[in-house]
Amino acid sequence: METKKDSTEEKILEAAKNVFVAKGMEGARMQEIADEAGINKALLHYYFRTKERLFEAIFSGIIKLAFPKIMTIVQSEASIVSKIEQIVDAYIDLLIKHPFIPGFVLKELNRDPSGLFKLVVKFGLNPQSVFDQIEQAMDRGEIRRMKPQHLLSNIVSMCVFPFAARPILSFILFKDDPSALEAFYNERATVIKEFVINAIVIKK
Amino acid sequence: METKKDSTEEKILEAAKNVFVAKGMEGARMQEIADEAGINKALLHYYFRTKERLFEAIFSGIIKLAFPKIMTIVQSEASIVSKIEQIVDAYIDLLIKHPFIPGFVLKELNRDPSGLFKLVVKFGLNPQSVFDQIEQAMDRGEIRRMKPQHLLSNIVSMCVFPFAARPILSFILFKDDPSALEAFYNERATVIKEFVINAIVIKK
DNA sequence: GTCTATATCATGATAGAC
DNA sequence: GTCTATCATGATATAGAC
Repeated sequence: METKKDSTEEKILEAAKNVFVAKGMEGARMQEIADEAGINKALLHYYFRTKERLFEAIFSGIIKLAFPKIMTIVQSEASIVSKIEQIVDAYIDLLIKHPFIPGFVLKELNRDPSGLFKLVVKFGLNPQSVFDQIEQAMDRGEIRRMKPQHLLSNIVSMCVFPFAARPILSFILFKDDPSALEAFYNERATVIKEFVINAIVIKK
Repeated sequence: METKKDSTEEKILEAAKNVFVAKGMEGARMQEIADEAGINKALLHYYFRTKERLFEAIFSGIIKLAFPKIMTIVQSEASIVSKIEQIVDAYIDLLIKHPFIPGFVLKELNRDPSGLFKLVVKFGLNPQSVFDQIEQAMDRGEIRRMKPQHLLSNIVSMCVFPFAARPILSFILFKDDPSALEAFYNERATVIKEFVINAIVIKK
């Protein structure tokens, strides 16, 4: 995205990303994207035939940021606790760099989930192997017994939700103090890791 | 909402709630609301001058479902652990009855948070007293020390996020098996309470 | 209070000149 | 490839009859 190649297509994609992320698929206006890209509406339709196709190009680009990183960690040889720590670190790091992602993805997902489903299938993501790893760690007595789906939901929830609900946190928890909010996000990885480990690791 | 009073205004509110929740503020069409209420578009403008006003009536009605219940628990005399358990139970109970709320609220919040802010101010919700309660329990050695904002974020995240991300859970964790997903939601309160208590309670 | 008809406007999309 | 001009559609909003 940061390439110096300022071709018309690159300018459109950059402008479209900004507008779609800020306004969502339905709120975004082709006119606004054109203005932001410094061109006119007709050119948008020349490069991307419809608004829907332009949106899909942006949306899948954003979703693809998250998946591969997680997959690599899951498929490594580390212990389950170490994997959880790495995933939390990777997630929070990504979210601090792109804090708009959760709100955007949730919004468009509730509007039309089919785009995500196609991507999940395409990546060949297999949750069963993750469930198995968790079950085996439970069998070995390393962590407390619970349905893997609940454990995964808990971890992902704590990582993602505070970014999706940023306006609430900002106003209710931090009285619109931006530096306090930023500090909070920078502490999240450490806090979540400690919280999860206390919750699931069985003390000997 | 369930009153037998089927005046035009009631019919509009009911129809608008369905359409707004399904499509959001921007996706909702006045024509669709009119059809659903069995009237014509012009009457919508007669009862609620603009789409914005109609939306606000629906949105604040939904937000108001959540706040008072939580406030009552917070202001009670129970121990901090007991309050957490009660809040989780109350939250999950509400969300199982109205699973659409999180997605809807997050979507509209990222679009325009001013409506929520007005309501928070109106309810006189004071987070500082909650922070103080948590700090005092830490001083007494009842629970592990951490910033109250993180503890609250963790609890609310685990309650709310799985409902906001329902399409992801359904597809990735439960392969579109609706009964498994329903069972999962029914287990959430128990799982979250156990998880949080293991994470924060200091064993003697 | 309720409705029909219509004015007004914004948007996504296209045709055709250069 | 890029532009200007324009279309077709659908949405909000209002005027005014009953």
